[in-house]
Amino acid sequence: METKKDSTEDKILEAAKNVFVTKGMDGARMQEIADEAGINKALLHYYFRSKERLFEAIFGEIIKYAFPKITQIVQADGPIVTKIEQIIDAYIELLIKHPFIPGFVMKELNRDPSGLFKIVVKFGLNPQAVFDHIQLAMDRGEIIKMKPQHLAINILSMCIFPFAARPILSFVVFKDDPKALEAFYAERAEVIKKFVIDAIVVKN
Amino acid sequence: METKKDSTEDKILEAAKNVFVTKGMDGARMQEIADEAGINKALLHYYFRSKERLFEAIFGEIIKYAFPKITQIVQADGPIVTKIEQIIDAYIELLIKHPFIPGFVMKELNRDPSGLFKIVVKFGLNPQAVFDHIQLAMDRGEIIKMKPQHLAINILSMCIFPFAARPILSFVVFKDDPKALEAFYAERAEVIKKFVIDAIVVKN
DNA sequence: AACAAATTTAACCATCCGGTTAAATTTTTT
DNA sequence: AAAAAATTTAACCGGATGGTTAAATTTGTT
Repeated sequence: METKKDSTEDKILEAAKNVFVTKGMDGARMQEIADEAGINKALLHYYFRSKERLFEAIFGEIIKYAFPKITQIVQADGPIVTKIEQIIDAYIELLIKHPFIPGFVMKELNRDPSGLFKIVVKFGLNPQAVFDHIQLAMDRGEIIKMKPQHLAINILSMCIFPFAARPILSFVVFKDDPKALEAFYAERAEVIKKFVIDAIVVKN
Repeated sequence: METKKDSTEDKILEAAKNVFVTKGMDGARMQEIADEAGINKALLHYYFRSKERLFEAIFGEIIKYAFPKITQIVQADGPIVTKIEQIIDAYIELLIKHPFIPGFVMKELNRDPSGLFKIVVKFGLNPQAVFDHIQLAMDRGEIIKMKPQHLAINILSMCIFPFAARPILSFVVFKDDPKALEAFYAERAEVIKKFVIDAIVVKN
């Protein structure tokens, strides 16, 4: 299961990620992290002084993936439809690799939203630039008109929600059939792309 | 703020709902619930023997709203497009009234998915019936063909996700402007209905 | 007034948990 | 071999927390 270098620090980070992601900051136990890392609690504190520091290390690592470089894709040249397809592809690929991110990020940002400001600054998030680009494409008649925020949220919703609600999908929709669930996720990118394009490309 | 009968039990349930919904099962404190209900801890345990029982009472209450009667709407007569519009309207209306539900349900079901089975049984959830109805409408040529699961998840995603990710929307997209956020939510039903219909109604 | 139920007060218990400490042991480095 | 670093062991501390208890007080009912 371990792909990284097998150093103790990496073992701790890997174990902490697993525990924090499933239990959350409140539910996670330092003892459990130590157990899962195959070490003892004393050594765990020897590497990461406190639970908070360890959590921040994990959270920072994960948050990198949660807000990918949408801005870069949008601000490149080319038709907006192509860019939307690229964003959907990039997002779904990312989420299939790290399916736990949405649930974790939403849980922790709901618990303590104060870190959001830091994140926005650190990653230079500027959604307005994205919205402006979408608006221009609408003005050029590339796609039908609507508030850019709604279009952006529609796309992100269809990408992210099925992963955030994984337990419900898994049990209610796919009756505990992991293969069916994985197949569903694998189809998502194509489905969402077609769905969005059918919804926004100007008909004649 | 209190609309219910002002009995102590109702005060407790109201307070517990607020605390559990924001802090989750792990983060909630019995003392805080007692304080918010304007009583003391002893009386809190006098009414609800344990934290677990109190939580289950709240969870059961909330879960009623989380899985509304989609089946009823879908299985009625009439064109599928009309039913989809009704479902979107019903869902958005519900979520505007109870915007905390998605985050709470997703958090707790991720923490402990074991209760899902009970819920499915208790509410007689049968998504397959919904999928079958969608499939029939596709076969009749009412809407374009795709896997019914994808269509259903697309719709639910666009309805639910913006509420589950409320902190992110609020801060990142709407720069802490509550009015803009509320306006956005108020527009959702119309936007999603148009978006979905444009995406699935057969063009010629 | 008398009784029962609801509520408060305040102390207490057991447990969990994050964190610390010091000494012993093992591993790695020099 | 010697020194340094990593790791273990095991005990401990202090605070938070869920839960209990018993007695006193208030409120509501008959």
